[in-house]
Amino acid sequence: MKNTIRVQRAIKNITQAELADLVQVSRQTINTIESGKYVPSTVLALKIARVFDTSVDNIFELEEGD
Amino acid sequence: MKNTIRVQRAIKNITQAELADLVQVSRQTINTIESGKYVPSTVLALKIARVFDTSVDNIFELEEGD
DNA sequence: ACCAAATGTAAATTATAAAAGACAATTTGT
DNA sequence: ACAAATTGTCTTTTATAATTTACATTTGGT
Repeated sequence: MKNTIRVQRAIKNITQAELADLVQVSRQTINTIESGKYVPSTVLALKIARVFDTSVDNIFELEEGD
Repeated sequence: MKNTIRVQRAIKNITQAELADLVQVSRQTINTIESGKYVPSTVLALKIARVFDTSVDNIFELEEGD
């Protein structure tokens, strides 16, 4: 699964640490999700989408292996 | 987090077992997600949404405790 | 170049999603 | 009412998400 968190952060101009704070997880959790190392829960995906005023589907997308 | 999987299944008229088959998980996984006992991964949420030709946000919604 | 902020990564631990199997309870059709 | 299909729930086990701490690397500003 791929995601556009980096782009969304750039648009809102916030750091990984700030995003982590906004959705109440550790900075490392944001970092590893952003770099595709692991898949967040749906609750976390919904919270991230809410921060960026968009949909989960607009941030996360399935790819071949999934 | 709440969801509308039961409704979506009714619309498409498919069983939990059939949905499980379509997204490649066990029937129990669908059952426990549908009854709110646990939160699926974002990959699974995307797959479920795809089965119902809709968005993750249209099926899963945050609530107070989340 | 220098400093500071931001990002990347690694190891260990904890929490929880997901699987499998089995059986109980409920619903649906005839 | 009966039988079959569907759904609910339990236990055990496995896989992986998430936390914490700590440190390395990179990026941006002056």
